Amino acid sequence: MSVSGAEGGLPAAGGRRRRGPGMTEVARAAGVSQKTVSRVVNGEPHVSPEVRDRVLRAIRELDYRPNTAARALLLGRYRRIGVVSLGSSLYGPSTLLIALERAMQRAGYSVALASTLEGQKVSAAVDALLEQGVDGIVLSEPIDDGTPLRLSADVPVVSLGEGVELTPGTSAVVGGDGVAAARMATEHLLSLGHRTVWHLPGPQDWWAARDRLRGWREALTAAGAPEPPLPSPGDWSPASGYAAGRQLAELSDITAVFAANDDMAIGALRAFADAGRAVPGDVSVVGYDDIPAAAYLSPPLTTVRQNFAAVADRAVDVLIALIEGRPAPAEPSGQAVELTVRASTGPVRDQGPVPHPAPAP
Amino acid sequence: MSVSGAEGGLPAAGGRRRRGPGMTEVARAAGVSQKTVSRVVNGEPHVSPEVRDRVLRAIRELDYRPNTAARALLLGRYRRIGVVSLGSSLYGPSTLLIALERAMQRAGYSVALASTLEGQKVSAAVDALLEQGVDGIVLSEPIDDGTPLRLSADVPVVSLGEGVELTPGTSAVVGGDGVAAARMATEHLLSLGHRTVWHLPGPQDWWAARDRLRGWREALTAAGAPEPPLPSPGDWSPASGYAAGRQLAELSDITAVFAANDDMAIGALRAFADAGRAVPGDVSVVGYDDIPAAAYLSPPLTTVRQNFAAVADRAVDVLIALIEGRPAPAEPSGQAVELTVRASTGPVRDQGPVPHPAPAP
DNA sequence: GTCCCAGATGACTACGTAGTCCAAGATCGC
DNA sequence: GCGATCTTGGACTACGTAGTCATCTGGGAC
Repeated sequence: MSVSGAEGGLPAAGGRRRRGPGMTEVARAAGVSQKTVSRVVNGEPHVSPEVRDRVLRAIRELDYRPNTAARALLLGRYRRIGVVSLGSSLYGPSTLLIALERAMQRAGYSVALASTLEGQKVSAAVDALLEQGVDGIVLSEPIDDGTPLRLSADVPVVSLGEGVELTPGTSAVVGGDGVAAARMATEHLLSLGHRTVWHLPGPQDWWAARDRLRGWREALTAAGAPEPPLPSPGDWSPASGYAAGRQLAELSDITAVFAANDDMAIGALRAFADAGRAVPGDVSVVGYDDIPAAAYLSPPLTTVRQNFAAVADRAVDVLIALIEGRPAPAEPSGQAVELTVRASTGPVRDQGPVPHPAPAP
Repeated sequence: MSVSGAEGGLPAAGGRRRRGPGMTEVARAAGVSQKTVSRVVNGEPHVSPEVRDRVLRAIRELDYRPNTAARALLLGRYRRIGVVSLGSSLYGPSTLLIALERAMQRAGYSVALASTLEGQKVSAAVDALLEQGVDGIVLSEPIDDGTPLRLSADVPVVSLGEGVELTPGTSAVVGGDGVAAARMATEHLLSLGHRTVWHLPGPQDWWAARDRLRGWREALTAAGAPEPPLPSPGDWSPASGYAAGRQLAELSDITAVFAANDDMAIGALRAFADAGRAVPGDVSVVGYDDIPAAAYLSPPLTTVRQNFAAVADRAVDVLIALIEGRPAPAEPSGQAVELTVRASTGPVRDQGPVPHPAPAP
């Protein structure tokens, strides 16, 4: 072997790895030059069918795999996209991550994953990705600590939220339709005759939570409904939904609640049940996400479903266009969001004041 | 610039990317050789503090980032681990993925993600990872289509299940304690006085589902309880749990059910409610996963919680030991699994025959 | 028959890094 | 004061790939 140097004097552990064959070895086996192997591998023209066959056979026999590190070094491109995730296993983020991975794989890019560990900034995850070598970055569930995040990556960046300030020309924001979805959920409740709708907000450092709050507010304003005070924001968990639900259940005039996500809605359902308020008899509840369990809760939950696949596809389209210097594709038309009405919402029963705590005359 | 060739004649799109500075440029700026920069970057000894400072300053000024492609090409190692996931957003798999990412990041490895698209084999995902360049692979939620998966990767592989046949010497199976957990859940129900326990199995091509089935069976056998027939296996979804629950609700002598996961348990809860069987009055139900919502369901769900972080940490420990040629670390002691008893399980009410469908004489 | 052109193939090189080996200066022992 | 050892830094090279350009062959036009 010509590569015996790599085998001989080096320690097995921590040293250089045994490598597979390279184009040179394939070339020798096929009796052609390394460059011709390169042509075959990359499907370039000007290779006679006979030579091509010989090379392909040698590739198969040697179990040759192209070395992406060498290719990346030469071309300066990695065919890899980095995804910054929050490292949570919440339904929305993980569904989105899966959808992003699928879209990137379809586009011929591989995926590098970096999560922001607790307390760590997004920029640390971005740095880790840049150091590892990526052609572009998707900020999957951006959060911010008040000030907008300022990134100076030398690759295109697509953010799925708005709390990010990016260098112009190489970046883009691709949002789902969170505001519209929240508006839709609120309007549904108003259309059932509820005088107004209360909101269980999510963590306000999440872009998604702010969007839902905004959509709720917009719908109330548009309908001329009064805006009730907000309970303290939750953290997407059922526990936080329960806590907020307990607060709300104390109030007598509540008939409709829009929770920031399904998990918080589940907590609120439990809180209302514990307080003796029937859902949907006394209070209607709407969630957000349409988790698989939503249809099987007691009562089945009215909720809003986002089209994560569509959001992911568009984000990847835009990012790859930026990477490859093509113009960004046109905004696809069509709502990516949909309300599923189930048994947790219903018309207002009556306008009698306090339903349970004291069965008024 | 000496690299002007890369700037000049090449097309901007699809061609070579503009690159950051290399060690050579840093060296020129600091007035040392490229090798000395390499020494500073890698923390090697034999560099005077003064030179080190000069180099570090140049690095900061030029915003130098080491090129991992070049390093990987030279060393044959990538400091990257591939994770094969199933591309589902189920609670277990996504929690595990997050935990794996955290563990790898902590160990100084970056993460390449590949999911098996629908209908695609695991080996395709493995090939994609190998082609991209990884030092090792974790099979996160291995499934198999009957025959054990036979992989011929030239890197170490750690599988989190058993349905995989691996080349010896460079691979390992690191299981959670799924069997023990299922046994624990079943024993809990038996200890409440239930004559036997029915099981809602998960998809049997998943290793995790087979483990739970096995643990359930072992507990019944050990207790001398009869083994009831199995409903058709579900797919982890609440819908499939509902379907199986409807089947079981027809039967008169059911008092205890162990579902393969919490989502299926949620479906079963709904099915029993629809059939007029009270939980836990008539039927006790145990789930698996302890999803955040479990404590807030109606009724709150007794369930089993796996320690995903522990499983992930151990998998990464073992894999990195294999990669670096160190002996695998000792098996950590301690149960990674825990039963949380809530209101969905209770003692048998009585042994009277059919509670609801027909109040037999 | 000569010329020319297109297709087919290969030699050479750069990409950025770290291992190897060598050179020059510094420090020490005697 | 001189060789021996240590410290510090640099020159050179390989890693596997694809771009550039040169070479060679064969066939058709004239």
